[in-house]
Amino acid sequence: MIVILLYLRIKFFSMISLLSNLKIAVPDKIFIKDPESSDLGKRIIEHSILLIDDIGFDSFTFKKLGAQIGSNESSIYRYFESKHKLLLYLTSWYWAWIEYQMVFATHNVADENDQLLRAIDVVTRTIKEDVAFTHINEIVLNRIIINEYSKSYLTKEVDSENKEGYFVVYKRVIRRLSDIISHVNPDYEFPSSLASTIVEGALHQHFLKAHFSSITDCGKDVTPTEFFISLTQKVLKTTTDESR
Amino acid sequence: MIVILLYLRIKFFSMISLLSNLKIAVPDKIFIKDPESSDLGKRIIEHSILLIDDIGFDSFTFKKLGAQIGSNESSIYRYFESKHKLLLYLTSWYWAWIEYQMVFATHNVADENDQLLRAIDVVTRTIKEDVAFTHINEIVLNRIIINEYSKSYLTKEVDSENKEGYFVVYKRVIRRLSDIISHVNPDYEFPSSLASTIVEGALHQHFLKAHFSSITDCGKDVTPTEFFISLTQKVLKTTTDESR
DNA sequence: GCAAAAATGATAGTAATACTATTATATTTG
DNA sequence: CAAATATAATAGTATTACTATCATTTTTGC
Repeated sequence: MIVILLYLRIKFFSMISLLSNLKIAVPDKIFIKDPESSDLGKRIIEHSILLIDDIGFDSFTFKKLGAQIGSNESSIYRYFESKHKLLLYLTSWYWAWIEYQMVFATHNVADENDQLLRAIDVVTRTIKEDVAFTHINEIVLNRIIINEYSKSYLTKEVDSENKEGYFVVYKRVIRRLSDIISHVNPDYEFPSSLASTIVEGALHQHFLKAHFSSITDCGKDVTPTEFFISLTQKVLKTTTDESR
Repeated sequence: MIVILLYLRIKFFSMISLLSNLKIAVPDKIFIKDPESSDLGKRIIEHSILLIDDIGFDSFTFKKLGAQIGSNESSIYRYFESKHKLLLYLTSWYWAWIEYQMVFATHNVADENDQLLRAIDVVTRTIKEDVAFTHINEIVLNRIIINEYSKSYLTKEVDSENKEGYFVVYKRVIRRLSDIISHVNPDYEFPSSLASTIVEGALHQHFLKAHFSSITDCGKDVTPTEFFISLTQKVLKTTTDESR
């Protein structure tokens, strides 16, 4: 019965509804208490996204967040041991959501280059619609990723945190893209570097578009998606006269 | 007389000595008092580089720096109004130094593609030799750029600081590279995005190499330089059957 | 329906940060 | 050598990033 209902919802409401039934999996060492497990937890996530977007991660504090949600600083500390861990949670959630879309978008697509185009689209596009079935506003979260993601790994603790598995989701997204690249052109020598360059580069181009428009071609007419699709197609095109 | 001496030094000691005669120009709104103008100033720069590399920018404070150089916190504040401004100083200095090398490396090179290869080499290579004529250790500074550069612009104040001219040097480096790209292939549609992707992407690949080796091909055998040269050559190669 | 457990809230406290301000002491320079 | 300038020392402030404790509310298991 549940299975049938689920199936119908998938058919009828497509991905948007599917997501409301699935739980995005975040490595559980990141939090002390799962924010998805309570109302307060969900409010913490919902409003931390809005507040970080508003004042920036550097100015964001648990005290300010507490004020926003009418809760206490000390209660937030029962979910996350630091604001850095909260950022790791948000970014992991984001990449898990991207991963899900990538799998969904490429599934059952026969042509491998077509798969690649769809995968690149998923990781480079601007999020324009809030799924709105959850407490997480993906449009705003996407902005946070553009503006703050680097700060989650540009720390002295990267290596130990990496060992703890805090970046697995991100790495998995890149490896999936890398695998698709290798399928399209098995002779290409740098699939992982190309994949990581696309993912990181797309965030960067979005940032430049908003703040340093003179050093990007992305803007009104050109999207990061177009730029990276063009680039990837050219890089992977096997020319017969592959000189030296 | 001075002119003749300078000329001789250039001829005799080449770039290393040239740099010891030239002063790298940093936008002067970044500092309160020019650190190049005094002994204390130079010690601030020299040891801030070492200390940031050692403990990371996030843990770095003027108090700790003062302790290292046997000086007082309050004296450092007379040179820079905040540690953020000091980071802007270091990064501007770095990009000015890179710009200088780029101009030097491409000057008088007849073949335009050769110019491009040299320019890419300058912005993507690992710095392996300290020029050692100044108080600035370029090897260590390069590591700081890899680990901390993004933090200089991923702030809520980017737009106002950009207006103040704090990022001009960086943007000029990218524009120079973009211009060279356009000369090699005037029909290529995204020279600025390609240039910014190479510069930022190279820093990222260096970072991945050190901390997330599973999502890059760069490592022992492959350098970011090789990856980006290969990529750029493929992207700019004009194929006659440019389909659609 | 109630007791125990769990969750949340309120308050206080700490060491460190990112500064500003003031005054004292060197050092430079005209 | 006096005046100006640079540096050092000290103190103070508001905020941050927490930890700890205790009180209150909510949930749950029987």
